[in-house]
Amino acid sequence: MRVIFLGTPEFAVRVLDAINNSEHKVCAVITQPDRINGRNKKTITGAVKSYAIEHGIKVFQFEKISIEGEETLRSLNPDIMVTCAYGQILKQNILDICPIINVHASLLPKYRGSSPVQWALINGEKEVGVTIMKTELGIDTGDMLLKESTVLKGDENSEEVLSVLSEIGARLIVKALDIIESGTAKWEKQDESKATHCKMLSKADGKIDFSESALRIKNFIRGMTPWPGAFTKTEKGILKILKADTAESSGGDINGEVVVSDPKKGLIVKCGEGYLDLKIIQNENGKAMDSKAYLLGHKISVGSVFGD
RNA sequence: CGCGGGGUAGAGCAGUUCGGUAGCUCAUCGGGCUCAUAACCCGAAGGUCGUGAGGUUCAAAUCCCACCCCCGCAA
Repeated sequence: MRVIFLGTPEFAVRVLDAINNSEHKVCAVITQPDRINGRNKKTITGAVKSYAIEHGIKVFQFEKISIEGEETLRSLNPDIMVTCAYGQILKQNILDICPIINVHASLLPKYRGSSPVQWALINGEKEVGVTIMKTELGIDTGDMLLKESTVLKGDENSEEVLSVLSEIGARLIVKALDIIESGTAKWEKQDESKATHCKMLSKADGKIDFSESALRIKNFIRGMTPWPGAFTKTEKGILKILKADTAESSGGDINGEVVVSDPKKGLIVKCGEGYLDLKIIQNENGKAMDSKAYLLGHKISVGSVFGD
């Protein structure tokens, strides 16, 4: 089938690659417009765009696809379109062009919306997965065709999980295209009563609440890493936490109080329930590093309190 | 021209205000001590201080200029 692929970030690349290496033909890629990094004015090219250029696939970028894209898409004469973390919502005029399916990184109907993996980790889910379903006006509400899950070890962050899920997505999308082409697709309605929708995350959501249990905070950090990032505040400013684990310890009266701070033992903080060993941290101007290395050159006194 | 921090030994940092032989902690190597240790003691090695046959100077990690790279905020 002639496929138009709509996607933008790294997660979508493996999926695109799988289609490109299958019997199906990717006749064009649609991706978000290039963004300019405010810090150094350099243009950031999305991962999907880079792939497409490298493999000689036509690329189109629209500010608003539903307004600017319809004619172009029709002229490409696609049999089907595949959306995968594209970043824009399709309006009816686009949906009318041809059948469209979506690759979504959750086990629908749970975790509809824009950051399903982050939320699944934050909530401590033991199992995550990928669903292939129809793209329609509602966000991630379409009838489902294929679904596959995977079990987590319990310490992966969202980047690592996304990587695993993109491989599953890559497998499923080719299978889905084959099924649809053969005309044997069986679509399953989503159970609305079990549906959950996750809200879009922003940097401000990354603030750690040390009154929560150590396990919850650990999961929170897993979900928020690497984006939008989890952080707390110290006397010296913001401290990002990229990895942490629950730990055995004692002492401390206040949630967020540092009970261990030593280049050999690490950095341990009291939580609402239990203790959290901060493994990888990063201060405002520095690189992410092991907390033990951090403590070789920075002082954090036992008894100081994180949080603000 | 959105705001700001940084590049010094393998790692993490100090030293730059006010130029004058480069320092701390850890790691490494050698030796010692201990029933034992995330333990301790003694010693050693390791750096063209991001780049520029740049500028100023008797003298530059430090002051001036240009460029490269990394990072936080804001978008």
